[in-house]
This record gives sequence, structure tokens and C-alpha cells, in this order.
Amino acid sequence: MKKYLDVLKEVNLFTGIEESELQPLLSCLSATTAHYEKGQTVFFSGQSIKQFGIVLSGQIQVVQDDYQGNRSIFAKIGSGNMFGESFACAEIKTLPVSVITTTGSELLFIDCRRLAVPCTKACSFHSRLIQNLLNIVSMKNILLTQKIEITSKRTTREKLLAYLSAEAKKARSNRFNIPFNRQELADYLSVERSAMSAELSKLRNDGVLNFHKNQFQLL
Amino acid sequence: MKKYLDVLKEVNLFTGIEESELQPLLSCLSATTAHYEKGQTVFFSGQSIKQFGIVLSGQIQVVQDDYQGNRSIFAKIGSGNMFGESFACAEIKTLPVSVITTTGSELLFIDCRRLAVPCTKACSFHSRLIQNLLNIVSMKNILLTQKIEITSKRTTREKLLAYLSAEAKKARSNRFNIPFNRQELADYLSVERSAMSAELSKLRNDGVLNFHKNQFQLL
DNA sequence: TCTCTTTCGTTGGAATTCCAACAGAATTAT
DNA sequence: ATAATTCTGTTGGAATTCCAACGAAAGAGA
Repeated sequence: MKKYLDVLKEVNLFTGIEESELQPLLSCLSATTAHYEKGQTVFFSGQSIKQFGIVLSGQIQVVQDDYQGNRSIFAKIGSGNMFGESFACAEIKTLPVSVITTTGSELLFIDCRRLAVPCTKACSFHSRLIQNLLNIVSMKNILLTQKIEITSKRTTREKLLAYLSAEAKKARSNRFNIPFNRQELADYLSVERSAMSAELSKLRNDGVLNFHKNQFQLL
Repeated sequence: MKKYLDVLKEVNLFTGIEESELQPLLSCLSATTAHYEKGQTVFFSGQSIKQFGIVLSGQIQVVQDDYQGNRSIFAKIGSGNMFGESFACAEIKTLPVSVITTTGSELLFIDCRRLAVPCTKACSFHSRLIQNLLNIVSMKNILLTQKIEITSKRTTREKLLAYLSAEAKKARSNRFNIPFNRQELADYLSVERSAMSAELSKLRNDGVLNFHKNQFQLL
């Protein structure tokens, strides 16, 4: 666990927690780690979860597949970030999404109830963690609201522009990289890959943007 | 404020709070009420909010309008429910949505920071409220995820079926009422109203469902 | 370096949505 | 009760997306 302390101290769940408190905290919470290979399913759609995860290394995606084989990507989550926290907190009976690894990954798992309920040791950090968790879940809601802004656009062109504008704003530059390949971007925008490529080419020909692989520039 | 105690004690923010504690709690939090007429804007897109609202009576919608005049409805919220809590908790600088009343409404406003930070009186309910708020924000997260499930479908037919199936599940019956008129339903599903009506007619002719106004039955 | 696999962009046809316009039904206001 | 307004469903054409197929470019593995 020590090898990941550098990662963990940057996790916003632990904001305001002294570095020296991290190890006892994780012990108190019975946190566990697990290694996953690329392409493995961490949480299956339909299951009930009580633990959420933190990505120590690697990358995961939150996805939903329909019966026709269309995949929707809800989010891509990298090192130092959390996943599944809302479902674990709400104690939902059937997870509506799956969580899969897109690279080999080390993941940390924490039981939500143990975090939220003060233990017999009356550890002082429980209330700090709950405050932090409230802030994190609120921020996730804002990200989901932004995703709805994108998926509720009527045309592929509008979805692309909404997404790329948001990425530019996040990068504070009109030159930025996106974290998806073409198929993943199409799945994130819920459109068809080849039609999206055609639309990207049109946008370039119209002088709206330039791109090369995952590098984009808004003009 | 007394007239709404019956409503307030059912609000899940106050779960586990004694009815006798409600009035002092609201005083401690400097909660305020306001009356809005139908069609008024409660929160404007772009503003920064520190307070969230509780609907005492009436109904509000969370919406987003684009420059072409297309409206997306994110949610419709009625009596006894909260709105804006994720944005207030996260202290976001620019609200990405607007909140408007669809009927005359009485709304209660609570400052998120006052709720989350124990006051000088060391009132005991702050930690209970934060636990409740975490649960509520998590549940909102799940509702947003369910909305993305709908808006990420590729066809109007699929969006309708996804939405109506979810409403049936919520009603625990294949006969149920939906809370929208046709234009509102189209805005909620992010599709065009007349095309959606045509698709509803097709679904009825295909023997998939029956409907009359806002009454639906899945076959 | 070569071979195999994956990714990306293009294309044309089928499917679907959007849009404007309209008429009739339902609702609201007088 | 009547008039005005709003809501709903229909229609046809334009616009757009999906889809399958394909070839070229890029990347990975031997």
C-alpha cells in the first residue's frame, strides 16, 4: 500500500487528511486493493455494490451496452480518481452500468458504510471524509449534467462541438488532446463512428477545427 | 412556515430529524421561503448559487435552452423534493441550467454551507443532515445516469421505450401516467415533438402500447 | 524489416429525424 | 355557451444518421 501513498494523498476524498493519518485511516476502513488486467470487468451491470473504487494506477471506463451491441461510455476515469461512489452510497440494488478496465490497473476499494459511520474508535476523520464525499458526488453530478448537455444535442455536429468546446474550456486552450480513440469518442457521444468521422472531416473542411488523431484545435 | 411543516417532515433531507427539531433547525439555517408565479425563473443559467431549494408547493423544471430555441428538460420536481443541491454543494461558478416554475410555487431556500458547517451552537443535527444530503445527492446521480441512458439511445423509438419502461417500473404497473405534455416529453427526450407523436402512433399501431393524453399502458 | 491487426476516413443507400404547415380535439377564458 | 388558445397527430420533403463495406494509414508483434 505504501507505494501508492503518493497517489492517495492527491485523491480529493482525502483532502484535509494528514499524510500520517492515511495509513491508519485505510486500516480503519479495511480498504483493499486488487490488480486487474486490461479489459476486465470490475463491476457488472445488475449487481449491488457497497464499495466504491479509487484508481491507483491505470484507467477504467463506466459503460453501458444495449442488446444491439451499442456501447455508451459514461465516463473514463484515471489515476487518483474515484468510481462507483454514488451507487455505493445510495445502496442501489442493481447497478445500471458496468465498470471495465481499459488498461492494466491497480484499484483500491472502500466500503461506503464503513466510511460514513463512525467506528468504535471514534476516529476523527469520518466527518471530514463525509464532507469530502459530498463534494465529490456533487461534482460528479455536475459532470453528468454536462454529459446530458452533450447527449441531448440533436445532431452529431452539435454533439461534437459541445464536447470539443467543453474539452477546450477544461484545457484552457483551443489546442488540446482528447482521451478517446474514434470508436470511444463515438460511444461517448452516442453516435455512429463512421458518420462522426465524416462530420469531423466536414468541420475541418469548413474551417471550424483541425485534428490529427487525438490532438484537436478549435479555430 | 408552520403551514408547511407537514410537507417538510416528509422531505428526505430531514429524515431522522424529530418533528420538534424542524423549526429550530430551519431558524439555525436561516432558511427562507419565497412565492413564485408560474413561468418564473428561480435560478438563471450562468449564475453562481450557494443555496438549494425545496419545493413546498407547486412544481419546477430544470431546463437548458440552446441558441436555436430548443429546450432540454433535465428534470421536473414537485412538492417535497429538492433542487440545485449539487450545484450549491459544489459551489460551481456558473450554473449550466435554469430552474423555472411550471405552476405557482412556494419554495424554501437553504444555504448549503450553513447546513454543512457546525454552527457555534454545536447543534446535533448537522451531521445527520450531511448524511442525508450525501444520500440525496447520490440518488440524484443515479437519476442523472438514468436520464443519460435515455438520451444516449440512437432513435426516437428507443428513447420513448426506454423512458416509458422506466416509468412503468417506477409505477410498478404497466398502466401509468406520465408527468409531461407532448412538448415537454419531447423536450425531456431531446427529440422533435411531431416526430415523437408519429412514433407514438406507430408504437400503438404495432401493438406495443396504448395511450390517451398522459395515460400510458405497455402491452 | 515484414506481417498482421487495428484504426480511421470515405462512400452510397436505407432508415430515421427534423421541420413547417395544417386540421381537429381539447382546454381555457370570457 | 362561445370564442380564443393550446395541444395533438398527420403529412411530405429536406436534412441527417446509421450501416456495411472498403481501402489506406498507423501500430503492434515477430
